[in-house]
Amino acid sequence: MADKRTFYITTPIYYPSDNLHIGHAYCSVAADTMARFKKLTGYDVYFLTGTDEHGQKIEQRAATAGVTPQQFVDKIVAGIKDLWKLMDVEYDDFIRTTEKRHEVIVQKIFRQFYEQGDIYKGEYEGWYCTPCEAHWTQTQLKDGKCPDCGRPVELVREESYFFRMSKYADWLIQYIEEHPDFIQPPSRANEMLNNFLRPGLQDLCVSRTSFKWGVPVDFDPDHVVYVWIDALSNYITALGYGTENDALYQKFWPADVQLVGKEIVRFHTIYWPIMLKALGLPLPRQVFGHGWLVFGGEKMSKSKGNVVDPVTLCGRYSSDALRYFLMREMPFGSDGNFTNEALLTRMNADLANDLGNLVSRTVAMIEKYFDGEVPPCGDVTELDQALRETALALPKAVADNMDALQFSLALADIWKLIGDCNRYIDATTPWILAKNEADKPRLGTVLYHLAECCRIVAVLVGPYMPRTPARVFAQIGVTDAAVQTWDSLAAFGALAAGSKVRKGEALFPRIDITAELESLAATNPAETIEAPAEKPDAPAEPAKEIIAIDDFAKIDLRAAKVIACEAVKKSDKLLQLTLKVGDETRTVLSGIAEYYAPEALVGKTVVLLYNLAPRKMRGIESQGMVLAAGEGDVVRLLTVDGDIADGSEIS
RNA sequence: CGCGGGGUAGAGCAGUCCGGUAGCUCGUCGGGCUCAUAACCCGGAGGUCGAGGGUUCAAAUCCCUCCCCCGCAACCA
Repeated sequence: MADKRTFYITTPIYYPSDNLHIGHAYCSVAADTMARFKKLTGYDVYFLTGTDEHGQKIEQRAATAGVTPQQFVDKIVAGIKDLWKLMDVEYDDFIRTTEKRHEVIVQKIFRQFYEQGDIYKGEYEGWYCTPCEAHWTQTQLKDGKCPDCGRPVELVREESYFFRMSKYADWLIQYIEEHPDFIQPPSRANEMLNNFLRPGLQDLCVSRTSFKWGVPVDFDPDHVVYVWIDALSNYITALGYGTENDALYQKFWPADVQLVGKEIVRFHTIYWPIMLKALGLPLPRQVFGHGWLVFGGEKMSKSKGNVVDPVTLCGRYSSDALRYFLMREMPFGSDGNFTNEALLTRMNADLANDLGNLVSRTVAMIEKYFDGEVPPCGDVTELDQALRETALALPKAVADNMDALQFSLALADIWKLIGDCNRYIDATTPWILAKNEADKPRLGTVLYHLAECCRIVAVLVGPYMPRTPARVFAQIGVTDAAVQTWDSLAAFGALAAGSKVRKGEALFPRIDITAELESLAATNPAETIEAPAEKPDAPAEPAKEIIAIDDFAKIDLRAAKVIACEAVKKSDKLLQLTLKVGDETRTVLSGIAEYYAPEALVGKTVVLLYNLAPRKMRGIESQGMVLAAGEGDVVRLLTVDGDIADGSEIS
């Protein structure tokens, strides 16, 4: 099998500063699905994922949590691996940038760049907003002030190494123009050319001295390698590039497709190709920038409190159902809206009603009319022939769409056959054939076609829903591994007559959507408007459970009087409230600007979560959180009925 | 005039490159069927294709102008 075609696919390496949400899962599920599909169709596949564990943010997070950075990431990474296990994401390797195998090669690469003149020592000069803890370039400043908070910024200098990106810009422009498939979807290529490459590529700062949590520059120990050279090189260090044992690298590089989120397309289509060029290595065949899952039209983010937790969803439904939804609902290149309702609707319509019920009725009829044995196939009518043709054309259609990373269309193709089967049942009316002994051979032929189509669908659906094929095979009596393969789809009729069917439990039980939505809403705390204090090492958000009075006692609620209120600059949603709480004054930010005019709040007595950890937003520290009730477009602050002294405890 | 994406039935989307009966899924209404997971099958209603102008025998599609939403703008799937 030495000449088996290879296929190398990667996800980004995720940043373990927090638990992952459904958006990360989306990308990994796509990569896993693709990897499984290529394996099914005979490729020698290598699927890499991992984590990018260095940097200032993790250093800070760890310090806040009172652990070492390594301890911090170890914990998050364990959670990530659990998540992939839960979602049947089966990678061949999981690389962590803190691993020795990675770090030594990063140092080697860095040194090589330096020695060949691609990296030079210079001085990073930029603007820094202390309250926001953010670096800004000259062009980003608004009227010379911080674009986020509008406050003055200070000029900072730091000795840094720079990568001479400018040297390779012309080459890259030409490469992108000559390889239209390199950046997908094509609109992303235009974006890169217009925004970054044609205006002139700036040299990239590739080292830092302001933090320590990174790969040390071995010839200049004050510096650590700054993100890009460290992170991007994972795709080759994981294969053993630059080591004695680089068999995997030789076998699999260049990658066939590298999946990335649209926000990091730039790094993967500009810096990464240039790094590879400087190393004298071939470029990946394709970088695909997929869209984002947005929730109710808004970008998902921890601070908006609208993250969707895949662990919760997998717990309530099957990972297969969730995977199906992710791959089916939206075209891979564009943003998609994630809503619980859409998820449940898909599960009922496509999985329960169409697929599940098809298998169910097929098996039920074989049990009822043929004692549970798949009947032999007799003469083939036009109706049968049409169904066969659909089934036989399917593998190629699916493969074509998969090669274009059109998961959604590939699934639509498969569901076309499922729909045809359900119509076929109506057209052939097996329950009428069953009434007449003379029609028994015809009835057998019909049911054989249905069972065979169930088999075909089961094979095709495997990459998207890894657990489903075995369940279908068990019901329609397929035990022979040879009829569970891609090749077995080349001809119609691989299913052996006489197979013993067995009706099991419903493949995908129907869900009462109304009831389920209510239950989910209770689980997923209604978008608390305020950003909750982040607890990096907290486990995935659990369902709300019954608590004891002691638990409630941990919450310190106070009546507070609004003595001033103004809109926060550069923010559409935040109001800055100044609250009087007894003899104390507090500043609290609240995301209610869309619902309240600032002046309308002054004088009101509101309910303050008093012992919430402070949290900085837009450069301003919010010392607590005001409570509000809200759903959709209506949000109302909680106030106190009648007069009460501010500072009063609420219990 | 920074860059990109988008605005098509109640909802979510396809169609736009290459002009020719406006399509899919969900919902809704009516009918059919009884093998099946209240499922499945058939049919109907529902659209001034964001607005205005232009080209054309013909425009969702091509050209011009404008409005609105979202993202990016050198941290972030």
